Amino acid sequence: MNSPVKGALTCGPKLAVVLPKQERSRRTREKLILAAAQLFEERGFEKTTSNDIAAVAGVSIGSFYAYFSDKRQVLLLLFEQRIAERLNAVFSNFTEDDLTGNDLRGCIERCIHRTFVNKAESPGLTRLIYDLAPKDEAVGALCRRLMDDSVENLAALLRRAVDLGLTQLADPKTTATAIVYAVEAVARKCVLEDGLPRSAWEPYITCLTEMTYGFVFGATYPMAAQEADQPPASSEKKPT
Amino acid sequence: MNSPVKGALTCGPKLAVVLPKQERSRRTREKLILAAAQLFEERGFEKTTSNDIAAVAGVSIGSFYAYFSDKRQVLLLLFEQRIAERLNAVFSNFTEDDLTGNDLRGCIERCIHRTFVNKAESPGLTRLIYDLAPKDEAVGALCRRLMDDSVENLAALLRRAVDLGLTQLADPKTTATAIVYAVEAVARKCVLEDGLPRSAWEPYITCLTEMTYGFVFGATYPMAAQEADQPPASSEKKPT
Amino acid sequence: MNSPVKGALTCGPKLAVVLPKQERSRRTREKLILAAAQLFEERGFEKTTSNDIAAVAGVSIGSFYAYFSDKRQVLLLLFEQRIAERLNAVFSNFTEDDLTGNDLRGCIERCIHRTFVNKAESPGLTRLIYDLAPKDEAVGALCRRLMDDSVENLAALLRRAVDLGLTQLADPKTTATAIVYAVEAVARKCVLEDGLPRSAWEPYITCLTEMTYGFVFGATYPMAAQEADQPPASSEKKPT
Amino acid sequence: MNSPVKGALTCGPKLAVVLPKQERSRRTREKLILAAAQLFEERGFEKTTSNDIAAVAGVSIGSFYAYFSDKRQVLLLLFEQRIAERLNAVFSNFTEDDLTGNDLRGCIERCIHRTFVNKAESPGLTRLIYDLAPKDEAVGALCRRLMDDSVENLAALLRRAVDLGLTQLADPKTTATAIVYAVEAVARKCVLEDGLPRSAWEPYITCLTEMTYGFVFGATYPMAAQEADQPPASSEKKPT
DNA sequence: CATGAATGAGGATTCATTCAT
DNA sequence: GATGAATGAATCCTCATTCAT
Repeated sequence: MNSPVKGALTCGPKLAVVLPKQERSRRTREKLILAAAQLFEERGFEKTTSNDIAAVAGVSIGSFYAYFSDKRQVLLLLFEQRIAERLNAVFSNFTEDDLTGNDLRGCIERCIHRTFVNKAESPGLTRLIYDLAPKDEAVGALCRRLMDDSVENLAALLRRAVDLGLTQLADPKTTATAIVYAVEAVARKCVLEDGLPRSAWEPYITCLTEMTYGFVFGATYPMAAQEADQPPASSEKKPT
Repeated sequence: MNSPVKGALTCGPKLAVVLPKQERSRRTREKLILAAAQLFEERGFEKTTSNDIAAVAGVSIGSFYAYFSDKRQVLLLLFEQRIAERLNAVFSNFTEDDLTGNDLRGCIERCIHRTFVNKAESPGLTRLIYDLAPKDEAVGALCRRLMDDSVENLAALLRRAVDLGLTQLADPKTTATAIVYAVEAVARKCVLEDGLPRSAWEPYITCLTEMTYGFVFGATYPMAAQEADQPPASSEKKPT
Repeated sequence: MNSPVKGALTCGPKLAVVLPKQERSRRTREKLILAAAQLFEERGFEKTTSNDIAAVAGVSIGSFYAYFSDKRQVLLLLFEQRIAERLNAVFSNFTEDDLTGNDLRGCIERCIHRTFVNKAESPGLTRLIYDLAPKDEAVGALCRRLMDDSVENLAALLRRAVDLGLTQLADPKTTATAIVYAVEAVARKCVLEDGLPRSAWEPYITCLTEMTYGFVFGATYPMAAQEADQPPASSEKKPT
Repeated sequence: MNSPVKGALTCGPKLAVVLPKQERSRRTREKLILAAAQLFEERGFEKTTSNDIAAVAGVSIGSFYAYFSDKRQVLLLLFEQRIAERLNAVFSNFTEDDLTGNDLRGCIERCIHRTFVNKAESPGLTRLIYDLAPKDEAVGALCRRLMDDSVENLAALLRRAVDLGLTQLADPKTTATAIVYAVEAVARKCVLEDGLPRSAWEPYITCLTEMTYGFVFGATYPMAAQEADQPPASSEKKPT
């Protein structure tokens, strides 16, 4: 139990030299995390052994267990480090001001685009998370929290939109759920399953934008592609 | 249309796959498959050992290997037997006649409902499939083909709708993809993740119906619940 | 989990051939137990690995774990098989009839002698038991039960002796405890620690016999060695 | 008389054993020994790691190895420091004068009582010693020498008693062995195994006192408690 | 002197798979 | 065909010990 993780017991009379040991520690830990990320991406969770991780990191297996209790812990760490902020990033840049702005549709489109980008940035890890979520309680919880967060963010926006009279949406929470999961699913399919290049995302993003925007803020005819370029201010379409 | 799903599992000259002719054989095989189904549902794939399957089936481990090359093969078999038809069932009862019928919206709603029911009928196995799809080539292929099939079915319907002048939809394939994945994702969330009872599906199914119907066949206002009951006959919208 | 230990699940249509499989099983198990006994005696518990046991038994490590959950279980088995009956044997052949018989002293002597013999028959294992008793709950419980049994047996005899007016002993239970533990301790010292040959046990056994017999049934003078050789029926010995 | 106990632990030219001269050193060493004592008591020898000891001592594992070659050495040290004097203390306060004094029985009783107290003062460590004695040559040797010492002390007293005509005891050495081991065994059982409080020792101590005193110095009838108070000069007790 | 990160041999345990009966 | 005992490679994890700082 000389784990460098808990250096709380003694560190002697620290003078000027505070970093060197901690520095080496930090690097070893970092090497392990990087190695784990790489291997998890390449082989998946089950097929990566703790020995593999240590080997790829270029440290001993003992060191691995000095820093982590097991490979699951590393995964959780990676998850929190890399994925969480990305998923949360989607709606974080969608403020209430956007609701009344002129480029509401563009805003939505950027959110959706961001979701696609997220997946593309670490496809293996993202895949991994979805693999493990049903099996691992902690991973599942994180996953669920992230989705719930997204839903909640969107629901808040929709409620605001209702208050502002921008939409007559009956059930913001359910609508938010549907939208978030729809966007998520399509993004996953395009980026992770089909491995589409960014250039090929366009039609999907447009379609999702249309579908959600239309549903929430008033219908636009399901229009031909060239028509889709028109300004979203299609309120005059329902002059009844 | 969904024919390519079957016959996919011929794994070369594996003796084990030959269907046994004798009655006793058939029963042994059946017992093994049932046991595997049960255990996969209960414990997941990795945590089910071939020995467990044989034990629960009440036969020897030797017999297991007489019938199957390994547990993965049993899973693929199960997948074929149980899941394929269900997923395919969604669009199989949605014929071209429905497009011109009066209850188009009801039809869509039933399709979506069917997707939810599918998940509820064997949650463990469904979950399993999604777990393994990213890791196992064959499972992934089956999974993908099923989704592709659904998408293709819907896309065909949408194209027909375009031909009939019912919609001006620009890109039926992309739209079909978005809809199928959206419905799938929300169904999974409600049924598998949240474990909602059937009575709680209603708002989600309604929301998805509205969103997709509206997107494809012309906008309905994002209306309050009671308004949603109104007939979908928004024909006056396309009087042009 | 194809452990041969639990053959309960299936055994097929057993005809005349019931033994062959079970026979092989039995032999493997026996080989493992023997190997374990040997190694435990030679090296002690901690320094014997399950792999060692399997290797010495000439079977695979997998087989070891098919029959036992771990090496501790083997030890407990050995303990019960070999030690229990021996310790219990000490007082089992000391019946109430002996109390009124002429050779009460001889009887006691034989009991004490039996305790020495027990230790000599499997010194390594006996030693082992005493090693592990303080550390392993189950071993400790067995150990305690055996001693308690011995004490209880002796206490019952003493109470009977009191009833018969053979002694005025005040506290049979405490006396029984003292005697049993005393005999046990001296036997252990002579046989296990000093490794005395049987020929050298004599003085210790005589001394213990005198001490306990004298204490319980009336004092005999602590006599000189040559006197001790005389027939034990000796109350009339000190008519001085 | 008990001098050979000390000085036994010089383990060749081990640098680690050199007593450090500097104050800081001495304290570090002391902290390590205390920590080891605590952990050995709490967890036993095998389950205490050298890292644990260093951690609890609040020093680095490196320091541990600077002072001791391994944890076994610490144990031997502890044994010397704490146990040796206690065991030896039993007979140290039993001088030849007591033999002719009036309170011979009380003297014996105090010796026996002291043995019980010894066990109670560091039960964990005492237990530990008995655990390790059979496995560790050095521990075993120390253990044996302590017991031998006690036996030798008592034997010397008995021989003196014979010389003084107080007893006709034939074999003082064997008798001493029996007594010492008997007292030791009962003390261990009461204090370590059963964890009896001091108040519950009484009957055992009385019983042992009676048994040994009676055996050596002439029989007393196995009497009821109140009779036990009578003077031990009792040859005329069996005037039958 | 003290530190504590790093090491890696070694032990426990699992489970897919084979094969003699 | 069926059986189930046997196999052993592979994995996880611990801990005594070293050594560069």
